[in-house]
Amino acid sequence: MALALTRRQQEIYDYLKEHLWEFPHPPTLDELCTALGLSSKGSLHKQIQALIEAGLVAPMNNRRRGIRLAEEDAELPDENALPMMGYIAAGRPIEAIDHQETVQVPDFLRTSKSCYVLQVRGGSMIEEGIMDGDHIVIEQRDSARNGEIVVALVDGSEATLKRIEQKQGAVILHPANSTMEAMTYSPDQVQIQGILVGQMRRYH
Amino acid sequence: MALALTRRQQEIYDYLKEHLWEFPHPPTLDELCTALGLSSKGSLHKQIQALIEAGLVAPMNNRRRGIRLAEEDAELPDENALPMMGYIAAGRPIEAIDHQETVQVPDFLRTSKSCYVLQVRGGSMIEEGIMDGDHIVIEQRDSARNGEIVVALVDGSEATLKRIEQKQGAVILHPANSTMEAMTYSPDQVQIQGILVGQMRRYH
DNA sequence: TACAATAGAACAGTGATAGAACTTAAGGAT
DNA sequence: ATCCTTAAGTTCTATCACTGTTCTATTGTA
Repeated sequence: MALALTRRQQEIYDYLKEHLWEFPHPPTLDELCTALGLSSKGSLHKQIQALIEAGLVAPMNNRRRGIRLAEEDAELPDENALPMMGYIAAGRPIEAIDHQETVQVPDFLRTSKSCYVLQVRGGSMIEEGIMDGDHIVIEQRDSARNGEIVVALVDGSEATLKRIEQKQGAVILHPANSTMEAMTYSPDQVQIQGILVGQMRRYH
Repeated sequence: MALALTRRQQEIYDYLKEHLWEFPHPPTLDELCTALGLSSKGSLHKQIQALIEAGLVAPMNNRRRGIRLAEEDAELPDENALPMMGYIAAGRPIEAIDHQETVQVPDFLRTSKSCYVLQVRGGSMIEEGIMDGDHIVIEQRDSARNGEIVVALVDGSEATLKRIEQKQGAVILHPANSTMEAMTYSPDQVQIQGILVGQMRRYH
């Protein structure tokens, strides 16, 4: 696999990364040759083939104008990182962050399902041991079992992190902070966005 | 194997460690010669060969521009894992586990110093948001600043996780659970084993 | 004296290129 | 539909400059 590139291969790859988008169609080997100052497409083909074997260029099996860069999903700068979606504070919508960010999450703090990370604002869950500033790991889901702690959207605008209790025709959200009271809603007022599966806090 | 390096070999190895990354491509022997002030690539080759036999440089079998430092990244399994040392419960010694175990810890929950992981038993820190079963990350240290949460060994036998306050001739350990009281000790009764830098909890 | 370090020449293998021949794919023309 | 033409991708060999390798001789040093 990850063979070391020769100097020329690196040059050609750099050129492709920088100029490939400029071609209206993916270029032919001949066009690339003139662009690179070569006069033999056979030579260029050999170099391209090396890049394909290195996984940097998508293989083009006899297809015309088939030179494309390989999708670089192979980049794994952080193996187990989850997206940091924003901040959650009781009574307000989730405050999304614009710039994409990720947070490292150990395997045992997440599930095999799709998960994401929020940061807690305020102390509405302080008696559950979830404090201002904590990072919480949420499994994306639209339903919950009684007793689970859920990220719920109430009336389409207020996000909360609370323990859920679902009865016939009613949904009760229990805060863990004794200075706040449980609230009862009708099921169509409450939209579950995920359930709490992990929590992290730093002290330094 | 570990042959003793001559002075010149050590010099060359040090130079490679420091400057090899500066070359856009691995350098040729001639380039290295001018960089090192030599005029014969044959001489340099002999030195490099010695470094290869010492296992410090990756062998380059006739390959061009093949000079690379030997990779010694044998730590693939669990890049960021810390040792799980055992269980801590207020009032008892730390209960070590016999079989070696590790826990994944994200970078931002640890420090650059030596760290390890304990699991909490009991609720002595419940008002600090540290609950029964939580994993805590400890930085190994034998002193602390006031206000930090420390793993302390009292009278050589009782381990606790408490907020520390150090005065003239006295050490006060504050539990965060209001049903328990702060205790005052003399400094030689209290041995600091580390300070709390991170905490993790799973809900599933 | 023995060993390390260097210079320099001669040798050998690699990497890059050109060029030609071959194969495949696409699109008309019959 | 079948065949043909053409453009483009593929394979092959030969060549050449560059670079790693080997060897010997020389110098300096403990």
